[in-house]
Amino acid sequence: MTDSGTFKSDDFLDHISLDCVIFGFHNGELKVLTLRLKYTKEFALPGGFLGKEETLEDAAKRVLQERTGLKDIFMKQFKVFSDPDRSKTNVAIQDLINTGAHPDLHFFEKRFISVGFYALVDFTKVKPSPDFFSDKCEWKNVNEQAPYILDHKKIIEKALEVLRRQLSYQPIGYNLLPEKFTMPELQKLYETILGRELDRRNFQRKMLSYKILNKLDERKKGGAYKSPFLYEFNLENYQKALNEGLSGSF
Amino acid sequence: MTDSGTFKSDDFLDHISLDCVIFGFHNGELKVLTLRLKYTKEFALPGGFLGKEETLEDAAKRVLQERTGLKDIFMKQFKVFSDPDRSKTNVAIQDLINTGAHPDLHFFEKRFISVGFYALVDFTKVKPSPDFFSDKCEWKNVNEQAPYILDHKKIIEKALEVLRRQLSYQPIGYNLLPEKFTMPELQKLYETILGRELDRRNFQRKMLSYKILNKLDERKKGGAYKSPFLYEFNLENYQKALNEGLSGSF
DNA sequence: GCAAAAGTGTTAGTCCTACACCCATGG
DNA sequence: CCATGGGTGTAGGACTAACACTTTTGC
Repeated sequence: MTDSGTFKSDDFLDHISLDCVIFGFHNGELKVLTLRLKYTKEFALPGGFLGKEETLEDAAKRVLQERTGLKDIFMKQFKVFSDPDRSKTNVAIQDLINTGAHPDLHFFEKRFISVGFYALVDFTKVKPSPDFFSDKCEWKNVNEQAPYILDHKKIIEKALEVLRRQLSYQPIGYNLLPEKFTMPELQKLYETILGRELDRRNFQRKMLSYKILNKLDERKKGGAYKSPFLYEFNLENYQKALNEGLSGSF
Repeated sequence: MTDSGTFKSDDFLDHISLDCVIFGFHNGELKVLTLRLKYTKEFALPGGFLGKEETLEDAAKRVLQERTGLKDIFMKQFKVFSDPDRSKTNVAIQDLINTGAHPDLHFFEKRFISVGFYALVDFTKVKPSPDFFSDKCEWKNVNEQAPYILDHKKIIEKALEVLRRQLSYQPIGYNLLPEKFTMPELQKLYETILGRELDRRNFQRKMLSYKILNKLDERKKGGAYKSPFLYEFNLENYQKALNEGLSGSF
């Protein structure tokens, strides 16, 4: 599947696809990038097929770049979805196929296993662009009950579950926040992912203890009340923390 | 691939395989079940292909049962290995294929992605049996530097890494130990997986605090010196701990 | 000056670590 | 009766959770 609108199945491996749960953070909400299919107006995760000469990671990178315009995105494989009936659950697409009007859709009938990736991106930098099958590419709140195709809703839920677990022993935020951010913003991100509130003071202490933040001599202007300091990630230590893991837990 | 010695590729999906890292515990050593290939005498992980109408989990269950004779094994997907060159790294097999003497081997030339599973089994209950391509099925110490095909050595290392991490927030042991076991045995298991020694007294306290053990009114006989108590897992709480996770960390 | 948000501090409790001591068994 | 290994207890330190106080800013 390419952006040019053709689908040359010779370039890809049959039966193997991947789906990306692309998380972004905006207005205190955790968002997921979705596509709306032209034909059924249902929603789907950005995905694609594995090229004959690429790794899954390369394929995911490709999909990610095509939908968001970004390179060098943090992403991670988290589960393979291989239920043989996963492609058969969708009545709307099946009906469409049966009309015979859309030959492009025929490969949806095949059985696919799909490798789930999740990715973390800076919401403000993403330029969402739809693929060949969709007419819209848009952010949705992660909890929104939209009509998703196949098992995509389940894939999102699983990704969120893994992301939450990840939070306990890996730093998160570098890819989800702008370069400069305030401590309350970072906290809000954590609270949103975890789905519960955290103590402001303990959060700050713990975060600082990780040594992955640089405090800037700058405060966030324009906001009301006392202006918070700005921080940036200390990339060297951040990277080290990614590899070695963090001690604390949320 | 079946035990009867035929390989009907129509029954399986192309390009998708799975490999199982089957861990067992014996004589204070962490072992991995391996196969020795008939042709090259190299070692391989038990694996197979995904059937057209089964989930990866079912396929792994099938492989596991065929090699060990056991059902209901604890297992988990941990990573997909998708390097396009992963099937090309093996010179020995390539040489054999080039001779043309073993047509069975031809599908090794294809590109496969392989889903890695790890499984935990009771060493004493396993009856290792080789598959069609191998002449021997045997346990090897997880650290033994044997000539493994393809990236199988890397798959084992990755599985061990994941297992270690798992140890911090999931109970382990039910599938690796006999029904009744002593605290020192359980500790030895943990030490072996983690690759370092633990304090005997703290270990006992922590384990008991998880409430996943039933202390039996019975002591291990025959051993020297003071005879230790026997324990069994409290399956109800064990299951709960599997789902909800443990607090402590090693 | 008051309300709201942010920065800094304190304290109690819990958990982890590192030991010390006693008990049972085989030789 | 001593060496070895197993069972139980305890003190110190680190980390966490809960909460108080002060500072800054907009109205």
